[in-house]
Amino acid sequence: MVKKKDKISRSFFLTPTVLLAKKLLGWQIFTKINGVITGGIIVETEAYHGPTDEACHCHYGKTKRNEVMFKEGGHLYVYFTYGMHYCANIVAEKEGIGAAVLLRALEPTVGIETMLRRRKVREIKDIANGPAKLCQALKLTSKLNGEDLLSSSRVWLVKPRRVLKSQEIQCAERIGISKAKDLPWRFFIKDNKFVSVYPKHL
DNA sequence: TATTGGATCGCC
DNA sequence: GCGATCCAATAG
Repeated sequence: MVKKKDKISRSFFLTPTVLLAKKLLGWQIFTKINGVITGGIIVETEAYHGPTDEACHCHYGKTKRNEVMFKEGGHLYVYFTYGMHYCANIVAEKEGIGAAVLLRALEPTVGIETMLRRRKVREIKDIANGPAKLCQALKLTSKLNGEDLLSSSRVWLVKPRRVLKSQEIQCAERIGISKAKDLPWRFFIKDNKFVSVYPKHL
């Protein structure tokens, strides 16, 4: 399934979080749940960097919930929120730094029928245009919290077919946070119709 | 042990 | 615009 040339090295994730958030655009993420593979192209991300970012779950240190964010880059951090939703992040930077990239939207590519059913929607653009929708489509739950994307058979990444040009990436302020609103740490692929929301000022 | 509010979504 | 719905974090 995963071709050898598509294998990722650990060092890919050991970069500054904001840079990783940009580098992940265009990569594909897949899950295999009960033998069913679903996934798509990452088109929107947000960076959360504990040491410098008040909006990050681990800005005030390690807790039971956020401990995965302190692992070495390349692990999966899934948390439960609003009493009903999951959100998925890819851990960044070296072990001991609490930082991760939130996956906000996918362009669906594999298992589209399954994802439409899981999401109870009819349109492909409604499958994963938001962080909790993405998790529902791929069945990313707390069962997958802490998985290593380099070795897991349940969740993994695949390299882009084509590297994005820098002018294809746009940045904006992050969505849904109350602290550190001024940091422009949301990144998305320009003109991609699977992005969750476009900023009004662009 | 009690309280509070959240990296959201979908319907009104 | 607002309610759903519940857990983690914090305060007491």
